[in-house]
Amino acid sequence: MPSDASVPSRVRASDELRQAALEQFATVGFAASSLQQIADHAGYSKSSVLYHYASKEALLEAAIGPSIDLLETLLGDFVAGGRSAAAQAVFIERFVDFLLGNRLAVHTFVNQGQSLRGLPVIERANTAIQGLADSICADDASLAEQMRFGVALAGATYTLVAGATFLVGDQQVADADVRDALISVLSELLLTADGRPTR
Amino acid sequence: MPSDASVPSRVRASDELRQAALEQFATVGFAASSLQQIADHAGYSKSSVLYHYASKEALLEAAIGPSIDLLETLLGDFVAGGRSAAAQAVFIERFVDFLLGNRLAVHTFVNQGQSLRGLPVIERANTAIQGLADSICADDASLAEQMRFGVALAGATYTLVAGATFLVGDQQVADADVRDALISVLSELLLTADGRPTR
DNA sequence: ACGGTAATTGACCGATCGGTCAGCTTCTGC
DNA sequence: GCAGAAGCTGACCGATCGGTCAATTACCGT
Repeated sequence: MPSDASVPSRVRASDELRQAALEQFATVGFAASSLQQIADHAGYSKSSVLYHYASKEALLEAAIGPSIDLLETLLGDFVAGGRSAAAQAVFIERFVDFLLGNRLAVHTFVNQGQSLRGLPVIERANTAIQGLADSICADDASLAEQMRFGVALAGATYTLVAGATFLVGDQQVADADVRDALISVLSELLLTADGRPTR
Repeated sequence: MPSDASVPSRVRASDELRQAALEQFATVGFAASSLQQIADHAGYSKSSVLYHYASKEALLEAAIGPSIDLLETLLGDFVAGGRSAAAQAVFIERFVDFLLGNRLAVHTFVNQGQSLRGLPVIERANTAIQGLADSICADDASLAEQMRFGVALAGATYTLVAGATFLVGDQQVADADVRDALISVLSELLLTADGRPTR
């Protein structure tokens, strides 16, 4: 089999279908994405989609599951590493890199996490997000602190994926610049130990 | 006709249907909402929905159109009133009140503004949002400034509507407290004239 | 060359979609 | 009391949904 890394090998159909599905799920939503659209977009037939993935739900699992795994790992490391300001700063960088590398998947399960309640993979995502909130917010956090977390997570996610709508003009922005700007904004929102008054 | 304000009058069917539709659109998405579900939720038949509203799209227009009108008015006043720090602070308060009073509608057209592109009422919403971004961000705003706006708008919206997921515990929080906390966070994000360094 | 497995597809299924229409009830002005 | 408008509904339409299945094609080791 030509699975050598130097040889491009044949692009695997399952990967193409998974990628096409992820794009559809993120842009038009899971419920509004049809297997026919996904198949057309990837250049296959609807039957081929159901050959590689047992169901539409299994396709969602394949599309966003790995990203949820990464998030869980990220969260586990952060919880294990303490909550000092330095640790939080490191976490923010890792979190932003995670967002940048998993924009479509994150957008999918953050944006549709409530409407798709009931799907196991979505429940897993919601649990991870809740854990994220709990680990960043101290238990006795003020409402403003909790609000800061919600604004930061949702805002960063939305800005990355759909944000092109809001950016003045439509020029391409380098990921590295976006990374820096996002880390800056998130640091302002999440680092609460810098003596800034709550209001 | 019993349209006297002192008498509760009969609850208008079209209002019940519009409210049920708005809740469905916001929670499960426009495309994933069926007229049958909306009708069931409001206690009518699907035919009744199509009697009061010519189409599913017309129902969306009725559900979120008025909120878009309010946003356009808000934006127009802000543009006409100058961009001083004081004016921005006033605008933020008005904007938060708008969010609190139109959570479902705002969540609908912000969250689905891209996937529903093509529907006239959604185009109107997207135009208003773009205008909002342009009027808050100076033309020469840095990427971090633009990012701040995106995070603020999307984050505030998401936190208000779906945010119950993230708030520690599930106790009911008074709207007034949410208002104060949200104004505090948005002020930090949007008021750039306080000498806080960009990084 | 050949047998077997993986990959792909069109035909088809019941269910549901948005939408139309005719008919039935309820209310209202006269 | 009665005509007519308004409100409401079930039956029905073509299209599309997610999913099944049998048949066909492409590829493989031997």
